[in-house]
Amino acid sequence: MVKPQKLEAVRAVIQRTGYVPNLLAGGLASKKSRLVAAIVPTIGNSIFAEAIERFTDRLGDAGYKVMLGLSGYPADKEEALLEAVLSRKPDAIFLTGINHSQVTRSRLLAAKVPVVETWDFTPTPIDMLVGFSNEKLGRSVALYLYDKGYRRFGMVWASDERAKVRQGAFLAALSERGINDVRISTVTAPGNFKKGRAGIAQLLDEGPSVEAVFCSSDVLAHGVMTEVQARGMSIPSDLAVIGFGDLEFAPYTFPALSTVHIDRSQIGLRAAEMVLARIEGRETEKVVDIGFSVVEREST
Amino acid sequence: MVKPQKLEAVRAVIQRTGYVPNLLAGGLASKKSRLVAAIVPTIGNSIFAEAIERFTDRLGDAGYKVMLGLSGYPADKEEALLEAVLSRKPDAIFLTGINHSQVTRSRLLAAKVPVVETWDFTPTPIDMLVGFSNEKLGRSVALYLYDKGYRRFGMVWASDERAKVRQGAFLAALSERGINDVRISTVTAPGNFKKGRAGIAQLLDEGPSVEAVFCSSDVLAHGVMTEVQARGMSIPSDLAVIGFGDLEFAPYTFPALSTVHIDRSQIGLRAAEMVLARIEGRETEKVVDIGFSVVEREST
DNA sequence: TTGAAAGCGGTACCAC
DNA sequence: GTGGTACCGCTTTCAA
Repeated sequence: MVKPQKLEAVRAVIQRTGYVPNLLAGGLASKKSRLVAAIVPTIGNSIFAEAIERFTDRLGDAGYKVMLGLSGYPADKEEALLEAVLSRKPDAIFLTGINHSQVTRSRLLAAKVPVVETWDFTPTPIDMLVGFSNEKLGRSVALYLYDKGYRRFGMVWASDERAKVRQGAFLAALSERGINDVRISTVTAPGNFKKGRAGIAQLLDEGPSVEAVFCSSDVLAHGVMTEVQARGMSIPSDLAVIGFGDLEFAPYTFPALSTVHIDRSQIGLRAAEMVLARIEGRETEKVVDIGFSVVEREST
Repeated sequence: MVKPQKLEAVRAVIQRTGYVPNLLAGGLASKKSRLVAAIVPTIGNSIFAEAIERFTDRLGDAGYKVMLGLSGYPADKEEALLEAVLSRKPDAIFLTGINHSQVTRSRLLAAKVPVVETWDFTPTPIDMLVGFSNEKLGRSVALYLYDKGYRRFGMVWASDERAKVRQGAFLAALSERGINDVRISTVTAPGNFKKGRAGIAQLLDEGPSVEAVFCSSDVLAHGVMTEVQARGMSIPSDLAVIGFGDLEFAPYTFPALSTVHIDRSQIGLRAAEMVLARIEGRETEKVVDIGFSVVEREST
């Protein structure tokens, strides 16, 4: 609402002086920091990295920057992180998982800041949610393997908060079918190639033979398959392996690796859209289940 | 400098009211935002993710949060990102690479903000630098392979800014030894497993045989080796493969994959230390070469 | 359409 | 030690 000439003059001065608006001051005055916080256990794992990348991209296009918070495995630093994050007055917060301490929940509620929880599912999130049911997922894998005729199961498992839920559901579903002797090799999170090799080695060395192994992630599954092949066993005839998370090249290196596919980009993107809608006062769904799908790869 | 009782009373009120200091206001007043920006092409690639993770961790311990900026491949969004970043008055900036536009350089200088450039080397950075010489690296790989007796070379290459330098140096070193017919399969960055398979397939299908292939990254090398094995060739006798970046499990899956190892954690950590020193007014080196090492893996 | 003035929630400095 | 006050650089509101 200014005259074109004046606008032009202002533009010129901005150019000449190299003026950059101070968004800290702007944020203080307007109570909109244009900063969004994202808290994930790690970005070293491409499963989170991809979601964060989409989230950051989408929000960046809308003029927001994301502050990164790494909560670690286990997420013991979440509470401290949250304090540091809240004091920067973010316009929204991206959280990993749905298991947050009571302190965290009430702080979040008190701050009245839009929150998206991710990577898991509950009908009653703190605020909003985009994810999938780890519970359902665990059961689905159990049924999938059971229906294929397998009866002797093993797990190579790196147990973070959400993997624990998948594990519980997997075991419960099998238990309902009379199977209670699942052999479990637990490794520390995050899982990696070496731990996968070591984990399955342990299962293979001690005790009765296992027909099918469920791995908490595809990097872990990758290690498992390498070890299995190194022992001259073939997959899936000697041992069936199913992973989680769809590590891009794993199925090529090991054509027999089944996996559970999650659209991780979708998590970041939907989360960004929901957050933007809330910030801008638009209507938005509060809970989105992006689901999962079991990808079968039995032969080359 | 207050009486213990008063301090206690204040603490109590803070607890009761749930007071969280507003760092936006604090930043405005003190001209210290306690925000540090990190600009990388992507975090999907674990090579950057790991550095950023360490950087974020170390700075987090010191009370700083990092704002993430994804510049993409090619880094065409860097300039726009910088503007968005600068307006948040970061206390320091982490940059990927040393090739920045003149506008970027002068904006950075004008902002008088500490800057660390990374993943490459120059004796004359904008401000500070921690990385390694992509130039030296390319030459080293050329000599390494040449000295082992190889004469017919191929490259499967995803060319980002820095990979281009490695490539140039590799070719120059070979050229000095009379080798000018290096066969190159270029793929779009970032490299991945599929592109590696496709890239080597192209080299293998058309034209004379290649003895040794240099890949711009280990994911790419991973794809290359899978394709080579799928063709029934053996490594390294039929084809030697050398990658870059030390993808954790690649050497296990393919024991014959040589690679160039970079300590990426070190980049994040050193960058954080340098930045902190500068912010706190302490002395610090301005240029750190973390080097690289060729890791030979010829047999299982 | 433009200009002036009052904050936003801290920090920094100064006098008491 | 303690309390008061002048900003920091914007947004917002209101009057002209």
